[in-house]
Amino acid sequence: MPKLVDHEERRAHIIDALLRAAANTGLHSVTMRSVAVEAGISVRLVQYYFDTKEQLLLAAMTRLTTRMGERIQHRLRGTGATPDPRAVIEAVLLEAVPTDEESRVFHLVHTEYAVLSVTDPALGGRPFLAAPDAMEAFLVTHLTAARDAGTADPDLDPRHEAVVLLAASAGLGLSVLLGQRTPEDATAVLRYHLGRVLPTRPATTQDGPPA
Amino acid sequence: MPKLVDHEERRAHIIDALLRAAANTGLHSVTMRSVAVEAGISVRLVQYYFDTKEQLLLAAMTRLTTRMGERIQHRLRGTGATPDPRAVIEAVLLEAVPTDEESRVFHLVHTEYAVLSVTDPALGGRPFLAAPDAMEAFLVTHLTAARDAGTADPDLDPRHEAVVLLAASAGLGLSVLLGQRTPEDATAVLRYHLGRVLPTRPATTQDGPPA
DNA sequence: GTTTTTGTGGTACAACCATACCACCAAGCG
DNA sequence: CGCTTGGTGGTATGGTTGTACCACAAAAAC
Repeated sequence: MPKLVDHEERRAHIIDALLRAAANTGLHSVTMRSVAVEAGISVRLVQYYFDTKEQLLLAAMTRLTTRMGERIQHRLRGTGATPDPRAVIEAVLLEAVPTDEESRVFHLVHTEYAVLSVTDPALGGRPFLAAPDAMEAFLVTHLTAARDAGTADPDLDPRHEAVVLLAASAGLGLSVLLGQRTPEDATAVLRYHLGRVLPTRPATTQDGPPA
Repeated sequence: MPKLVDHEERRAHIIDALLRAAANTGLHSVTMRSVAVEAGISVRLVQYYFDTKEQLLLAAMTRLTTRMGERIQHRLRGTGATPDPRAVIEAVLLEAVPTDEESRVFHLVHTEYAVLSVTDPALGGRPFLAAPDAMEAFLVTHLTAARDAGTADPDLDPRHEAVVLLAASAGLGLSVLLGQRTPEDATAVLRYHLGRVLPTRPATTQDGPPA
């Protein structure tokens, strides 16, 4: 039944199968065969849409980073038209904590790729450095703005704080993946820390339940 | 020349070869053959000292966690007889930042194991949760002591701060492994954050260069 | 209506893996 | 001295992997 299929759609379908398989049994265990089974198609078709395994892995990595960027953008839009700095920063950082199943799959496989990229030169670690660098710059900007606006301790160093925030959210996300912490706990810890860096009220006032 | 060899020594030698190989080309790529070559012995011998590959991997993991515990203990002893809380906490956390080659190998392979343990049930993720849990308890104890002694902000929540510290040091260590940050930068950031949680002087005084 | 082109299945193949097996050598022990 | 046992090399084997190859059906192009 060769009825002129949408290539991009088919490729996305196969990549999703790969991500599912990688999240279940590990990236190291994905084979052409296992991806084919997961996608419900024959091995030949996986070969047909991605000539080689390496290209398949590369395409999956690309989709992964793209999709994560989209998720962050989506969260940012969710903060409304005139969000305060803390809401923006919180939105960005909380994306690192896997809550729903999709984000768990994405972060797990993304982490597997990142670790793999350290030893595998063919993967070229650049994609794994570009995104965090952008995030860092983003956080520095907003932290500086908050400090200059007087909603943060004037003594804080925006760059250092940004790096700490990024590292903490990455570490928390990882601990959730490893099953050491619940997503709720990780979220609470992140909010706590953010509350100390960027108090919702000037530091002199006690904050009651903020509704 | 079968001259009654020391088994434990030989096993350690082989495990070290495995760790080196895993750090170079990835844990997924270690084979009986590659370990044998790295150790400079025949495949048969690897089989002889570790019956199966799974046992070899398990033994390597055990050695890894043991060795990391030793390194932390060593750092703690290095803080002297009556260390202040901040020195103790700093010593523990800085161990997560790979500086020398040995610690880089250990942390890289340890991370590979940790990620692998998420999907591979045979590895049993317990070892990767026990150590962080102990570290968390340790930090909570010392942070509480520091707070009660008045050397830390009385408003800080020791448990939350401990988790943040742990997550941040793990995240920083990972970013160093990925080549995003230098060990020096990661160390500086960690020290900065520690300085905000546990100021060396009461918060009212400015601290000059502490020599 | 024929002839490309596109999509698909099945299978073959060379490489590599973990592991089992066989042979042998040298030291310890009686 | 015999001979048992610990240490070693080499090789065979059964299974898995990525990929190349062959055949074929149906839509598109002419």
